[in-house]
Amino acid sequence: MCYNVSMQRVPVGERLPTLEDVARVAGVSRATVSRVINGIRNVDPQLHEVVWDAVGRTGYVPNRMARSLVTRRTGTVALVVSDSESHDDDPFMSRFFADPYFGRVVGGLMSVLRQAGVQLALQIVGSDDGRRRLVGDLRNGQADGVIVLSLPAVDALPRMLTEGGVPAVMIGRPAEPVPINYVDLANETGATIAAEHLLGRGCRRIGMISGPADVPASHDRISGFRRSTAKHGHGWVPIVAGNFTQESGEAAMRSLLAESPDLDGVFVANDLMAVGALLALRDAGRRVPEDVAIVGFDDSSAAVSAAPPLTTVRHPLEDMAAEAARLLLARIEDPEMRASSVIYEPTLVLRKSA
Amino acid sequence: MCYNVSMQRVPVGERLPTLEDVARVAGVSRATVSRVINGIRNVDPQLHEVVWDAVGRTGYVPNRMARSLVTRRTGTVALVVSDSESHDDDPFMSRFFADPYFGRVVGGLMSVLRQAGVQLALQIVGSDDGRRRLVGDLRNGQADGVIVLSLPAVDALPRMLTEGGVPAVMIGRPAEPVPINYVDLANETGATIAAEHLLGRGCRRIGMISGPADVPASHDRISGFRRSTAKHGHGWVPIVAGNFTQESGEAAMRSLLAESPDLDGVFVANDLMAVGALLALRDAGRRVPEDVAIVGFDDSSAAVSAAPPLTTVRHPLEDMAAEAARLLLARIEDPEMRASSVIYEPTLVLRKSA
DNA sequence: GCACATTTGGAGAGCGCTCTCCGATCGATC
DNA sequence: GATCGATCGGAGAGCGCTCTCCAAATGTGC
Repeated sequence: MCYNVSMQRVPVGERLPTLEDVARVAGVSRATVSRVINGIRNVDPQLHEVVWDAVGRTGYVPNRMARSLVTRRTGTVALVVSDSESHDDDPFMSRFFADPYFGRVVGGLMSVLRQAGVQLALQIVGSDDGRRRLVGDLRNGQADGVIVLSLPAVDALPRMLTEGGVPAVMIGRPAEPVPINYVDLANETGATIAAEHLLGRGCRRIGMISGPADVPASHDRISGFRRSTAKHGHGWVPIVAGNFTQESGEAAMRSLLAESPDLDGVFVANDLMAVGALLALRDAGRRVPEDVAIVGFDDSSAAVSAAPPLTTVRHPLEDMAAEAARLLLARIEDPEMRASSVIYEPTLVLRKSA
Repeated sequence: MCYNVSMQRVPVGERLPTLEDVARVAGVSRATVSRVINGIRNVDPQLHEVVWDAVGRTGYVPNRMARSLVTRRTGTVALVVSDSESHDDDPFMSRFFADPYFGRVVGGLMSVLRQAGVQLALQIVGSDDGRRRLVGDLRNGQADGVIVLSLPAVDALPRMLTEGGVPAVMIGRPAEPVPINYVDLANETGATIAAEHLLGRGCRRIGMISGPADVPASHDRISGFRRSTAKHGHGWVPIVAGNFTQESGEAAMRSLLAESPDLDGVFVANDLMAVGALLALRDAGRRVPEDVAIVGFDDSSAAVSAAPPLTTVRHPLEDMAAEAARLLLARIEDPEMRASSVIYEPTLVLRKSA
């Protein structure tokens, strides 16, 4: 094997070149090099060149840590996954990461952060002690701001963050009103769209597979569905709760079927559960959409690959995450910015299942 | 709304308490507080208590930045996604993040890092300039080490990292031999298992949908498949390449079908493409597995929810990522550690598609 | 009681950077 | 040519922490 020395540095022992070294090579002071590198004030163009040349020759790279220490800026944003009780090897967390939800959020976030030259640091907090430590670190400038994915129904983190003065944006509204920035989807509207589509195509006996009733998004989808079915004269509709996993959707579909065998339409609160429901329906010998129509929620990749492909409520998660990142960046830039929220409108994506 | 002051600090203006402040409150020197907090040397138990008390009263949280500056340790590991030519709003990246692959890796990584109190920072590099900057930052102690997900077939990053002396572990072997730690799957074996299963269940005309031939994992799966079919007397087998997305799998299946209409078994190099293949097969009126048997690769969530559920080669990605994290942590602890690699053996998961 | 080894706490020098002064330099103006 | 204002570069003080000295305090053996 052949190793060509691709990096021809001017190594000073194991020490990396510092501003001081560059200054010496360029024959100027540390301050001048700093000014050139940060593009501050007009430095004599000639010196400017000399300095950059010295930077190139020494292979200098600014030390972020040292810089952050004085500027109080890290160029890092934390993505916090706040969970109520997740312990070290909790399988829940790994399930969460494998869920397309997480990846879509990261993708949306990165599309904006990358351009801004900001890096994303992943943090999980599972206990109140962890939350406290996190807020402490954050106030200390561990990151310039945070994007919060709050899983528990009621979570002290959003409040702790605002009280600590940490720039933060939530994806999904907080369960209790807290003056915090957030980006959310009009979940009620989404559920309404789904219900009306089901009713519109002639379903007479409809039900719903919901998520856990205490998380805000889930709650809103339930109430939106209830309200709109009631409006159309369906006094009572069967609702069974799952926990957003495929297996739970399958189980929920079974109990729904047992409860109301004459079911002809189901709104499922996310695509993953809808895929599970499809499986249960096939087992029960019902055709989709002929016997039972299914409307999912999210428009995740699972919706396209399902058999039949799912008609679903589109949740523009990437766009929302990108907006959250923009909001956070703006807030970091302007500490006076007032808490604001952006609500996205869902749309129905028609495929085969309803 | 009611805001109860949940954090009763002793605020010194906007300044957060520093070691100095704690020292003053405790009536000792800065050094002593530092020693107590870091548990170094035996400090008089009585002072010990006084110091912790002062820490509590002031609400002191150590400033990581300042600490890192002197210790050269950050408590951060970077997850680098090295891409050849990804630009700012490249849709490819968002597709990559939404792929279960990414989430599984993150989940596996976090399961180990979390316990170690290490945070994960996400980095994307798309250009050689970006790579250079990254290595520079890394050498400067921006992170203690890196986990590399190298997408391009031939990538200078692994070598740059080893030459720069940055602790690094790759997930998936490097395309060219570089003395770097890595964790990989025995891809050839996986392909062999798939081929033999197909042959074993009586398939006579088998083909393959592969990934891009220049990425190592993909290459190995192709050669494993070729070798084992040849061994069983199939001199030539049709292989069409996709790019690991569902759509590409669908397209590949169509051309495979056009090329060899009498096909009765296909090995698909990942589950996502296999789901696409299933769609194409259904369109073509072929039953799976009766007319055409399908074996996927990965055992991702897509395999379970596919119709029919995929028989697939299990890729224990979470375990591999966790192992990579452990390896990295060990390497960070012991800089003398020699580059080593861990190869996982794939297994076949039997479901309905073959 | 004294010489000695052994703890234990404090002073202070940095880690690598930014940024505020301030003095030096320069060109323009009368 | 002297004076003023503007501009530009350097010195040096920190940012908050760790860690190496050292001095003081304590304990040990004869």
